Amino acid sequence: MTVARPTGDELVEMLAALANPIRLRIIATLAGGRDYVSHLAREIGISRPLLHMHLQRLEAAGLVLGSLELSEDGKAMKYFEVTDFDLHLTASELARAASTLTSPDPRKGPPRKEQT
Amino acid sequence: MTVARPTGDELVEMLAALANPIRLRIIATLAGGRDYVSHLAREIGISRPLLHMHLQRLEAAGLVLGSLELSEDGKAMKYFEVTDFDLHLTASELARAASTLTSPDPRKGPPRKEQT
DNA sequence: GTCATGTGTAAGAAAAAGCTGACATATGAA
DNA sequence: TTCATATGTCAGCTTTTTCTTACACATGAC
Repeated sequence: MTVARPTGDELVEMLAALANPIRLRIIATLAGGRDYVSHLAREIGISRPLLHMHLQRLEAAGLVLGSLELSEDGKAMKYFEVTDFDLHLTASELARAASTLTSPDPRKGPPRKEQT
Repeated sequence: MTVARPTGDELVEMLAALANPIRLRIIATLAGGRDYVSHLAREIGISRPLLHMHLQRLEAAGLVLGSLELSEDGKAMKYFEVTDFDLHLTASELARAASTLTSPDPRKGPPRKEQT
């Protein structure tokens, strides 16, 4: 698998990327075979710039992979495909990932003051 | 397991709930044993209202469960614990989930017009 | 050249999420 | 009563995310 035990930060990025209906549809569509941006946009029914943004998000998380290719008639086509990620989410697995989080651990910052 | 094959909507909600460092820490902490709100807030190092919001989000997604109990000295304590969720995320599993999404399928709305 | 296709990107509006501070209620103990 | 604990919730600010519109460039076909 591409990433079986991501760090806490990687995991958050992957989960955030997947937690969106449109991006879920993109993954679902690409799971049926690779496709290029403009066609995929028509397929899913969203604007190309919007799809572009979502693909960026998915690629940054390592869930899809894009490759620029030249078609026979010389046009630049960017094909995307899903990577073979495999995430197993349980409480203990999340606890393991959380231990590697680099995000600001509030206990190390200035003390919280709660109204008494 | 609590929810092994959630619908697309449920999955999006669960993923969104998990895609946050603080909520990941909450899950991790609760994975070590149940705890009540005020103590958990001190443990993690965030304000109680903020924790309250995050717990709401997690509980709505079915990832934690809260139960109001009375301590020996009569105080109302809300204890939270993690549910035994088990999510398996692969492209094909996501494709299955995506097929049950109820969110606006753009292809059924008014046609997109892209600059030609 | 013009048209249709493909690509990328930037600006700004609109919507959602995140967070704080303050308020409210309740209990037992001193 | 006053203090310290517990709970819940609301208003409003800040930040992030989402989305559209508009621009840019390139290619082959006509």
